[in-house]
Amino acid sequence: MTVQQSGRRERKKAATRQKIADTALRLFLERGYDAVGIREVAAEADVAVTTLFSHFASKEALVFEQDEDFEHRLTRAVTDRSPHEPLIPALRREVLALVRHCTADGAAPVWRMIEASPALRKYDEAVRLRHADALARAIAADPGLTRSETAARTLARFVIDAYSLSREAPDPEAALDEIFPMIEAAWEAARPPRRT
Amino acid sequence: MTVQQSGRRERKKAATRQKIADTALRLFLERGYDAVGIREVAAEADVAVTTLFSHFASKEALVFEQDEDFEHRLTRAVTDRSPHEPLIPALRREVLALVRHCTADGAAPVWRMIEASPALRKYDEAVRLRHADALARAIAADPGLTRSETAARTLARFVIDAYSLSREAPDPEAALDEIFPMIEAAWEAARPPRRT
DNA sequence: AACGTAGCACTAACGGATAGCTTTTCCTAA
DNA sequence: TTAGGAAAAGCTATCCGTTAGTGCTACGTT
Repeated sequence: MTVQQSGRRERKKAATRQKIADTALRLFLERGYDAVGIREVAAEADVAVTTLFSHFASKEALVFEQDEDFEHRLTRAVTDRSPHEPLIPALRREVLALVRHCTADGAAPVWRMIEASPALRKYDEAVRLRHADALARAIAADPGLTRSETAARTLARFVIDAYSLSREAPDPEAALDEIFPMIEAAWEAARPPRRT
Repeated sequence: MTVQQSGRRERKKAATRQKIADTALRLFLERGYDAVGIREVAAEADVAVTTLFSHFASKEALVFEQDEDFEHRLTRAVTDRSPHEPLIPALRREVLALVRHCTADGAAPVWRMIEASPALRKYDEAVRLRHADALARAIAADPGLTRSETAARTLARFVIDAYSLSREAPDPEAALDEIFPMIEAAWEAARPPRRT
């Protein structure tokens, strides 16, 4: 059994991973995602191609490196909210925070790059669908809610749509102000039919 | 200027395309999508690989060949409805028809294959997003509707979600019965704020 | 000090997709 | 009828993302 690693190996591994991610992002922003090949990234980061793929599952994953906690934050907005806080406002707060995070000045060039590449957009969509599934499970598991499982899945999709649509909108926060009342109404309309 | 083609060329081209599509679908269903390579499809259809790719933009497109009018049907449900018919029921009717079409006995093995392959699922997602965009444009262009453009885009996403969610549900039609009242409520909540 | 293994490198290949160029097939106009 | 033009299909060679197989090296453990 592997017990405790006292550090040097882990640090070296993390450093390699970081160097790859940094190099990749730099090259992608400099010359465009599609114009830079994997072999080039690996060479510039001074690692073998196989090493690169042992740290990142795909070329796209190099770009989406940081947004790992995204899913966790959304589900926690459901599960960790205070006992009688209504669901929708809690979700709205979290989506707003995520949108702000994506549209912040630092992240803007990255998102422009993502929207410019079909491959990256596709990847982003797939990620969002995974998030919608996780969110649906969190909502369905909430004991205080009496909606059906279909309603839970639907709400989750709608919330992810809100995130995606507002990120693309010219005024993201205004878009959220418009979409979330629609979601609220939809959730109200899914009143307790029968138990799941 | 090319004038009128009297037919032989067009027919031969269509025949080639059809032969490729048929061969591909047959091989994919027989042995699995991932187990059959492009070179093999081309060989079995007795065409060159480059010819195959001049008819279909990608391997995935071989599978989604027939669902081209999908988008057209959805937008027509909006634009061609009778003058004062409300929007949501018209969309619901069309989505129901599409879901029935996908879950019909003939199409079932194809959809099982699609859900079994990550590449095909991803492609399907991308196709749905395109459809949502087209639907959003059709809704926004309707002169009788006074909602904002954000509301139109949101409705379009929700409708596509309804299609997608109900296709995956154990009882697709029951799922639609549950989701569309939610959509109706959301659309009602997007009351005329200001003109677009 | 010796062993086990995690991390990384190297080569070689696979499968999807494309660029460049030639050949075939069909349409049309002289 | 035939010559010219162009669309369709073919061939070759290659790029690109990704993976398998195989070692070697450096680290952590005993």
